[in-house]
Amino acid sequence: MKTRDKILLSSLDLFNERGERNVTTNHIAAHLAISPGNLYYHFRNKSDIIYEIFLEYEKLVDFYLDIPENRPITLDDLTFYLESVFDGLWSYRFFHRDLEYLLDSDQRLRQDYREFTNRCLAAISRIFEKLAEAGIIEPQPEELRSAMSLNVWLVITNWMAFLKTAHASEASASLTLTELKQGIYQVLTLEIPYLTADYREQVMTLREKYRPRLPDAADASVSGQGEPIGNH
Amino acid sequence: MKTRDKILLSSLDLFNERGERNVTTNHIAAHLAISPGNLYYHFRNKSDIIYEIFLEYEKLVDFYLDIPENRPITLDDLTFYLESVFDGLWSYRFFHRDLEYLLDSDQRLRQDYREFTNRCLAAISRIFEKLAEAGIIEPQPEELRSAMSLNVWLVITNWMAFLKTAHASEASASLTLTELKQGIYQVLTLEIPYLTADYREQVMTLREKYRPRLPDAADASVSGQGEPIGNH
DNA sequence: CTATTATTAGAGTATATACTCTAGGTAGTC
DNA sequence: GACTACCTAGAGTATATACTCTAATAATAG
Repeated sequence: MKTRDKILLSSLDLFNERGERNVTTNHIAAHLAISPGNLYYHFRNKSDIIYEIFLEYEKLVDFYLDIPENRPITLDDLTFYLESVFDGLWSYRFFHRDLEYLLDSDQRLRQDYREFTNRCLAAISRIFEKLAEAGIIEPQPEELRSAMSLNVWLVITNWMAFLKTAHASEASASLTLTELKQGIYQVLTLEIPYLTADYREQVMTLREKYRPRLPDAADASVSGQGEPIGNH
Repeated sequence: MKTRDKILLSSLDLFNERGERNVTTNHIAAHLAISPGNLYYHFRNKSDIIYEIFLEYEKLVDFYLDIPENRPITLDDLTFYLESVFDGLWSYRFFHRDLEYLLDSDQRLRQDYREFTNRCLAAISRIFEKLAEAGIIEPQPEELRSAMSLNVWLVITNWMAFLKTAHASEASASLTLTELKQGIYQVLTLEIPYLTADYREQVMTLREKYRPRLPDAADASVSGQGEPIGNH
């Protein structure tokens, strides 16, 4: 693998594990056993590394949120969207953690992220629309749909932070896949009241799969449920 | 005013304006025209300053979210809760911005914040319960109520970040009170499907007051709506 | 007035951080 | 073998940051 790609990979790993703020360019170089000079040969600065990682993230999510226009949507599609989005969130989790700082330090990133957000919101809204077309949820006026989409976005992008901050011990190490996917439970909670009678049962069953095992999701004093996926 | 209090006030101001990460103890001292030594006479370290500011924040929100148990709840109460919470969010907005880092650097804070979150979630849930008792929303099973409360919390705590990141230009300067309070619109959106026929009209009217003037809340390319409250 | 305590100034320090510079290697091409 | 373009090492630097230390000054108590 090319040094340039190794730098991107290592950076992502370290950022995710320790947070971008706690990872210096020297750390990255040391972790790869290359010199700082080498790193700076491939990237002008730290921002450029982050920006390229964002482009990957963007590409991934855009790929997953490509809504087919030539056929109706199914519950399986919905499951796929949700699973994919949360997987993406996990793989690039450092990003949302320090989002505001990152956008303040890089105007390119700010602009791109803004457009990215708008595309995601549009995709979520489109999914709602197609779910209604498929008779899974009741159709809603455009205005309500976009407010709902925004709420879905807020829940999704804040879920990881909630988990990490609700934990008693330090964050990343004790996070489990089970917990992560409980975000899907929260998103489906938003849709409950809009489900059609025909599909209510099915969606509730799907939702049940992601239900937190603990009575209170915020109470993480008992940990160790599910497979830990902190460090690899 | 005592130097100690001045330090807390200035720190909060600077943190809110520039982000905790961009504010050093030397900045704080310089801003107050006192020496670093003086600052460190009053606080052992930066974490201690942040911790004390958090205690204020906590106290404020706990005060506002004190749900009266001896009388039914009204729509005015709901409005008050929402307005207060968003005001608090604004006054201490630096906190949620760097939350994960702050909790990683201070175990006391992590523990306290965790309990704070749980109290807030309980309060939100209690509000739902009392809204149902007052006949404003339909009663919901305990489990759905707590999932809904969590969603409300996620929407509230992520709203500010969304606004700042959805903005094309730099964050704080162009944020407006109008925009901030649109978070209430989003929260009320969550409650729409549960409203009783008796109160639907009233709540929808309330919600309408906080409606974004722009068609898409994420599109902030046209700015300058409402009164700017960035710098004072 | 004196002794003690609380407060403040301000120079200073150890460490970290993002990044630079120079010199040298390596790989491919003619 | 020589030329060139690419890649790498590693010492080094300017700046920042959290925090310390000493000495001096105010405030207070007896």
